[in-house]
Amino acid sequence: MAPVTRRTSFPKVLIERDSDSEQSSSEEEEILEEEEEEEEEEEEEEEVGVSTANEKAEKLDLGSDANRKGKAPITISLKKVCKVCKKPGHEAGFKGATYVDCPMKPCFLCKMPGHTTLTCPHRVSTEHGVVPAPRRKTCKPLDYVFERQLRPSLPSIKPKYVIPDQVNCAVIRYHSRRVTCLEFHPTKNNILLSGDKKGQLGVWDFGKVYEKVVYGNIHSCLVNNMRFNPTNDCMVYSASSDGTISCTDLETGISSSPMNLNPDGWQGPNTWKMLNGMDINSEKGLVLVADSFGFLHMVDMRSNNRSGDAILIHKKGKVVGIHCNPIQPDIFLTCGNDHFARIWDLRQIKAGSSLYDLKHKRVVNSAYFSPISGTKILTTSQDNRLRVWDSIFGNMDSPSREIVHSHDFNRHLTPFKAEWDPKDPSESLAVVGRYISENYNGAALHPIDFIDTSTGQLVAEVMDPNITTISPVNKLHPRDDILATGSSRSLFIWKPKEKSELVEEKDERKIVVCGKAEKKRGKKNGNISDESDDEGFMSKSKKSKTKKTESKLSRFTKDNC
DNA sequence: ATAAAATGCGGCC
DNA sequence: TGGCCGCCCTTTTA
Repeated sequence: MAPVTRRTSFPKVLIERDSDSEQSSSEEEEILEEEEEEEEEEEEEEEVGVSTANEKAEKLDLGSDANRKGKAPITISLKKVCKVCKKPGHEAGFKGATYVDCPMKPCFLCKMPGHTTLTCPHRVSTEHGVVPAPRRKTCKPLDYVFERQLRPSLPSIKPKYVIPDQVNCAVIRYHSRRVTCLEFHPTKNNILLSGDKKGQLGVWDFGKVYEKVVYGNIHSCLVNNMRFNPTNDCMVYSASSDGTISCTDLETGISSSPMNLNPDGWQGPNTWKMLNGMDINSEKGLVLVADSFGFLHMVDMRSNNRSGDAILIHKKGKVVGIHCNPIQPDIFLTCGNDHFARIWDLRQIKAGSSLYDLKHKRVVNSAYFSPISGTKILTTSQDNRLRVWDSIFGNMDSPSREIVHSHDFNRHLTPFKAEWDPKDPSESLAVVGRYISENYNGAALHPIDFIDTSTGQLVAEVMDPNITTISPVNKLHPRDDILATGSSRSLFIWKPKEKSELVEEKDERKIVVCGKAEKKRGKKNGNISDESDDEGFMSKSKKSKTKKTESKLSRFTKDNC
């Protein structure tokens, strides 16, 4: 096709420049001026009107003198411009390891106008970050009877939390794509399961560090959730964006697919179903799973076949999470893209039969009952808030607390999910990765936060100079004081610093734990993608003790990557 | 070193 | 309502 020539006359183009001569900008401007002169005759350029200061000069068309009359001039600004709001006079972005917000936008952290993240009252939420909500008791007598049966005796004095704060060992490049989910083995203390974006399932014996197995042919894309069969420790169910549930025997690696929602393969994005949330109702022997079109499906674990029909539980697309109540598994909690978390009763379920609908401002990444009594609810929403409902027998109209916390969803990350500490008898400690970074002696690091959900207080920030990536996937061990983290393609196991190590303070690699250890410079710019660290590392104290293990680890990861 | 890509969701029409 | 555009603290690979 012949090139289209512009027939209409061109308006005058004004070039706007920074008056203050900055060192860095002068070079760029000189180049622009030269090229403007060379290209005066070009006419077919279409993009003049949308040019911004960042565009290259060859896209500029100044037009000819004859065409200028009668048109409003187009102003092209060559001033330095904010990459967020496109306005001059300020710039957003990293200044060293500190990110400076655009002042024209609402606070990146709490989403309120009038200040930026740097001055946000919720930036360090040790005292703030709690938005109180009314707490009314609206129970009927029957509810109280029910409540007495369910509510355990929660200790009145809160136990001291034990925060795993030191990387004990890690396997770098364990997965070839980012980690999407983690699950501890229900009985074997040193076994961690991990799923990734590629569909691979890893089984890692972190007690032996180098012992891992990767199953690569169970799913074809994202593993979103894994659950052990409660009656058989060997069998793991996994839900994937490939639309299948797999049931895998961890000893043999043999897996079956009790559910496949895309039996006809790829027919385009409008029909492709993905499975996200999954949980197991152990009383009924059912796997509950929900798809990306808002439907709940069930699999009978005894026959490994579908059970019942699909039921619409969330309207606008994806259901992100499902959690069965630990005390009464027929009661379950779902959350989804429709900005709701919903409570259901499996015994009387149909579309629209939810017992409660918990409204959020944006997508709800996760919703969990508290792990012991199942009477509290903790949700993570993309509006940068954790929400806590103190009792499912209380007022469910609004959360008991909203805790501002940076876990804003970036589409390239696995969604953040705040997870209860299953060992905390007071059911208040939760762990969640943080999105925005903190300037840690010159390095921008993203801590993993421990939050007391009963107060909103930030109990600890856990980070390591070697971990520069964001850690959206975290899980606390059901019995031991261990934290497992999935960060980009890496897995980490954190354990509490031993007493002897605390006294010696020899380790260069300081973990920042609020109120416990001071911030100290570690290895400068230590980065997990540095060549020397590519094959995995162990914490320094451990390294010196176990040279043999480390070399095994190196060989192991080399062979497999 | 720099660029592109992989991608989910909100907002806008 | 649906389709399309655009995106603020990524991470990796070319």
